[in-house]
This record gives sequence, structure tokens and C-alpha cells, in this order.
Amino acid sequence: MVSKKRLYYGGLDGFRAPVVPKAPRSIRRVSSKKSSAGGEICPFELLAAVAGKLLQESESSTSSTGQDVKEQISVSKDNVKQEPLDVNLKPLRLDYLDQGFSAESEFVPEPSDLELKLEPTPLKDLPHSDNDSGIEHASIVTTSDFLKEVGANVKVEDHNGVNGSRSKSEGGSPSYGAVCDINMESNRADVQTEAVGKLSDDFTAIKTCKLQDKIKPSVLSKSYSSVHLPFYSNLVPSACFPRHRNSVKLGLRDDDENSFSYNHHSTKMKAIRLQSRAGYRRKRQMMTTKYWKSVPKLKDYELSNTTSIGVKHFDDNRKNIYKRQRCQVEVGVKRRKLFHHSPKLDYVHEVSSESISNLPERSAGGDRKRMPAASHKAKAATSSVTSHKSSFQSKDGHVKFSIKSFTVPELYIEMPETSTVGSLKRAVMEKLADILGGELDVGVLLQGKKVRDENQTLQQTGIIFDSDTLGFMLEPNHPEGFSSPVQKEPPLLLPSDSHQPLISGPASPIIDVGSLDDPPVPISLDNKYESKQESKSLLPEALTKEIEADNKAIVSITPLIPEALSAVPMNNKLSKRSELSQRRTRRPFSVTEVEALVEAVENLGTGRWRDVKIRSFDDANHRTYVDLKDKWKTLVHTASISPQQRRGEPVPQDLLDRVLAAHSFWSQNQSKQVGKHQSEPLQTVGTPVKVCLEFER
DNA sequence: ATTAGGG
DNA sequence: CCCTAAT
Repeated sequence: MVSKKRLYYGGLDGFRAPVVPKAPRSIRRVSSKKSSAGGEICPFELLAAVAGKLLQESESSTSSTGQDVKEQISVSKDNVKQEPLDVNLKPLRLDYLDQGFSAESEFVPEPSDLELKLEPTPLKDLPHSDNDSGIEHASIVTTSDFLKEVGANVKVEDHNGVNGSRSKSEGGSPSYGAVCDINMESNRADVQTEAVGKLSDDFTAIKTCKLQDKIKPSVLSKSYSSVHLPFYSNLVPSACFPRHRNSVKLGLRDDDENSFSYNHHSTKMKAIRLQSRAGYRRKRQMMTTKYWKSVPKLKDYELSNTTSIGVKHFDDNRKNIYKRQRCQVEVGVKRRKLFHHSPKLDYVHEVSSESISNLPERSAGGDRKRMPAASHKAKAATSSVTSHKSSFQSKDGHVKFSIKSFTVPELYIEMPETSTVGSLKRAVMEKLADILGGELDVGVLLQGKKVRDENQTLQQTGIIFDSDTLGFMLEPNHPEGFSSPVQKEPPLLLPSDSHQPLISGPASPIIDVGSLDDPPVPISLDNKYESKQESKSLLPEALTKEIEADNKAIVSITPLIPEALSAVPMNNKLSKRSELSQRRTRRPFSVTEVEALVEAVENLGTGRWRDVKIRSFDDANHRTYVDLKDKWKTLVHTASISPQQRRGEPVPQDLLDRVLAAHSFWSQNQSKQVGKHQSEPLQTVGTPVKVCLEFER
């Protein structure tokens, strides 16, 4: 840092000539995208694997007890690889109904062994009611049907015995019909989890949760472009069940990084086309734009009419359909209330999400550069699958469902023991925010209990990742600021029983996933992937201790994704804003970022935010050029006010000075407009010419 | 898609 | 940060 400043004042090196001269958009664009070549892997493999395994096992087993399933599913870890998960899943087809995902996705799945396809069938049998009981009823019915269906094929039953403990926690608060529904689903989910868990001992933790979702009218579903999720039979095993902890890492980048590191451990692994972050981002933006803009503009359900043709249930809520997208979280609580009060429940949805946490022995080396040494490493590969069955009916007796959204982010977090629980929370939260695109509040659970004192250090709290008792709970985060009721709910945590460290309990199922527009969070699941950490801003210098402890962390991610689709006939006013646009999570600029910004602006000027972005924030997808511009704006303002009036993380005065200098320089120097190509970067002449070569980041 | 500003 | 208008 210090030397950085010097660098700046060094003059020679201080303001380098614009690295990115203004160039034709086309060209620049290319350059900007290049970084995203990596792409991401569709994470559905995981789900597929689970499902497949489940199916397989189930088919052979008529038993409905968890015990049986367990036994049957038990697979010797050594055979994991030999036992490709190319289970006969043909009957299962998951259709990823997310437009964004499929439509413009660069994601080109390879031939898949498995495809889960949703068969949009009329929801003829879904009961609709105007009251809670009705809702509940609907849910139950759905579940039953589903089970029935499943039973035919898979024999997935509610394994209370197996999940008893977890069920308990869940059952604690079935105040809402929705909850009840969830519980049931959760159990099912557990089964799957169990199955997966049995697949390999390498699974440190598996967490399954159900995402509550509403079934959308089939029409809507159809409108979605369907994405085929390729299932790489061999991928899953290798990816998910690292046999040697040191050699294989399961990771997903949850942040906006584009690069994936591969561990060449699994040769069988098929090369997978990774979807680039950029792609994701694009899609997401598209989606958001669509919904943020379209919704408000459309009047009189114009949108619904065009989009949801033939959908009659939407009368009161059509608009909402388009809102869910980004409000996943915030609506959560509200939604539930709605469920309660909402007169109509048009859809019953069943969503499942699975989270698999993998505990890598060691952190990926690649992360080192970005991550200061840390004592705790929490790596979690979480996959949440949201699938809703538009219909549980299956003529052929096959289970059909669609995946609404799927996220299999790997949260790779390294925290010093001295870091606080709060920081841990933030770290996780940010990751999730990036992934889910929503504002999520993360609760840290230890031994199933929510850790309250966020100021305690991990050490003090007793959070040792070796204990399989660390969990995270997603809570709805209300922009409005009121505490979310959901927090009151019994936290769903990871099983703390050490007996089965591999399997974790169901996560809080209270998840609502938007159906249509959920931004498919393309998250790749790849064991070869080495996650990078970008929590630098979160954990500045604190990360100093390097403890190569073998930490296991189970991260249970239970995204709460509100479903706007639900009957929300009520006044839109109230939840209008919140539902339409969930504010992005606030990410205060760190000093480091500020410095990067300052430097970039010094060189590029104040009118080339895109270039600034590329230059200094290319890897920070959550920082858009608009953000940078805004930040600059605030920086200029900040620099002009008295230090006492400044808030937040104090920005070093020297940086502010630079801000002012650059600001005045560029505002005065019209050259950018004149020569529009490359204006002379601001030359700082203050200090002696001292060039310090320092490479940051 | 970017840029520029207002809110 | 969000939202818009204008490019």
C-alpha cells in the first residue's frame, strides 16, 4: 500500500499511459470478454447424480425406510468412480426452464447421459383455495402426488426415521401451511441427500433443502426455453467425491471470477463447457432488466397476457410473476405471510435444492494469491436446485420435474480464527449474494443454534470447521430493514452428529423460487475447479495466520427465494417496490478498491468508466462501470467534505487527495473529448521521482 | 452497451 | 445504489 502511493507519486510510473486506449467498441468488447472464456459448468450434474442415484436405488428397493435406502445406496467409496452415476435416469428429465439460462447461454451442454426434463402438464389437479387451509391442502396434495409418482419409479419415501432429528427442528414451526409442505418435501430431499451421501465418503457434508416454489402454469413453463442439463455420469462421481482429499477439490466459483482452475485428478472428467461469468452476468442483467423495466412499464397485465397465455390463475398476480426474479430473498418472509393471508393459492410448487458441502483438505493453491493466510477454511460446494414440478402426473410412471434454478456455488472461505462471526457471515453472504443475485442474510449456525454474538471471533465461538456443526442459514433480507420473521424459525442446520458427517440435514426449505425468470445462476460444479477467493475486502489484513488445519465446513445454503408468483393479489403497493427490484447488496468499496479506482481514473479519466472497469475491476463483476462512476462521484464528494462528515470505512487522505487531483485534472482537461482517443493521463508531480515496483494483486 | 446525471 | 435519458 505504502509503496503503492509512492508508485503513484513516482511520476514515471504513477500515471501510466492509458493502457486501454479508447478503441472501437467492438474491439474493446472483445478484450473485455476474453476473460470470461472459461465459462462455467452447469451444476446440474449434481442434482442429476443425486436423482439418478436415488432412482436407481429406489427402484431396486421397495422399502420406504431410510434405513433401507441407506443400505442400498451405500456405495463403497472406492468404487465411486467405478460406479458411474450414469444411473439409469432416462426416465428423469429435468428441464431447466430458465430462459436466460438456455436462451443466450453459451452454455453448450455436451451430450448428456441424463436429462431431467420437465413435462409441463396442466395443473388440473392443483387445488386452489382462498385461505390458508386451502394452501396447505394444496401443498399436501402436491406432495402426495409427487410421492405417489415417485413411488412408482423411485420409491422415494418420507424417511422420518432417517431425518427425524431434522424434521423435528423443522416441525417446530409449522405455523404456516407452507411450512408443513416444506417439511414433507424436506424429507424427501433428505432421502436424496442420503443417497448422495452414501455415494461417497468423501462427501463431507451434504445438505439438501427444498426450495419452495410455486408451480407455474404450464404455459408459463413452456414459455421458458428449456435447457438441457447435461449430466456427465462420470463427472459427478469424480467431481463430487474426491477420493483423495489433497488431490481433488470440489469447487465452484461463486464469485464473479471467470477462471476456473482444474485439478487434473479426474481424467475421466469430460471437458465441460463452462459458462462464462460474463455470460451469466449478461443473462442476469438481461433478466433483471426485463423484469425491472418491463414490469413497471407494463400496464394492465399486458405482460402477463402476452407471456402467460392461457394462464388463468394469474389474474391477480400476473405481475408478480415477473417480480420474483430478483426478490428472491426479500419476498421470503412476505411471501409466507401472503401464503397465510393470501386468498388464492394458485400453484403448488415443489422445489428441491440440494446443497452439498465438500470439505477440501486444503485450500486450493490458486486461491493463495488472493487470500491471505487464513486459519479457517470453509469450502462448501453448495448446490441448490430449485425444481418445480408443474405436474407430478406421469403417464409412464416417471418422475418429471423441472429445475428452476440451480446454484452450486462453492463457497470457499478462509477466515482467521480471530475473525468474527460477523465477518464470516458477511463473507458467506457476499458469496451468496453474488451467486443468487439477491440480498441474502446469512445466519451462522453452530450446532444448530444460531450464533448470536457476531462480534465473537470464530475461535471464541468455537467454530472450528472440523466440527461438522457449522452451518449457515439463509434468511430473507428485507431491504426495508425490518427484521425478518424467518429468522425466528427454527434454524435448519447441519446434523451435528458426528456419526454421519457426510450427510447433513435438510436445509431450511423455505425457499421460493421464481419460476420464469429466476436468473439461472449458472454455477458450475467441477471438482477440478479451484475457487478463488475474493474476500480480500472482507478480510483485509486480518488473514495472517496460516493454519493448514483440515477444516471441514458444512455450509448449508438455504436460499430463500420468494416467489412472487404466489398469490399476491393484495395491494401491490405495499410490496411493490420490494418485489420488483431487490436492491443489490451493498458492497462498500474497500480501500483497495478505491485505490484501484483512483489509479484507473488518474490514467483513464472520468469519462471512460467502462475502461476503468476493465482495467481495474474486470474481475469484480459486482462492480459495474456505473458503480465505479458512482463511486467516483462519492469519492469526489467525500474528498471535499470534512473528514468528520465522512462515513464508513475511512479512505486514506492521500487517496482522497488523488481523487481531487484527478478530478480537477480530468474535469478541466477536456482533452478526452478533443482527442477522444487517449488523453494524457494525469501527471502527478508532487513527489520525488521514485518508482517502486510493486505488484498488487 | 455506455455515458452522464439526477435521485 | 437506482433510474433514466441520450448516445
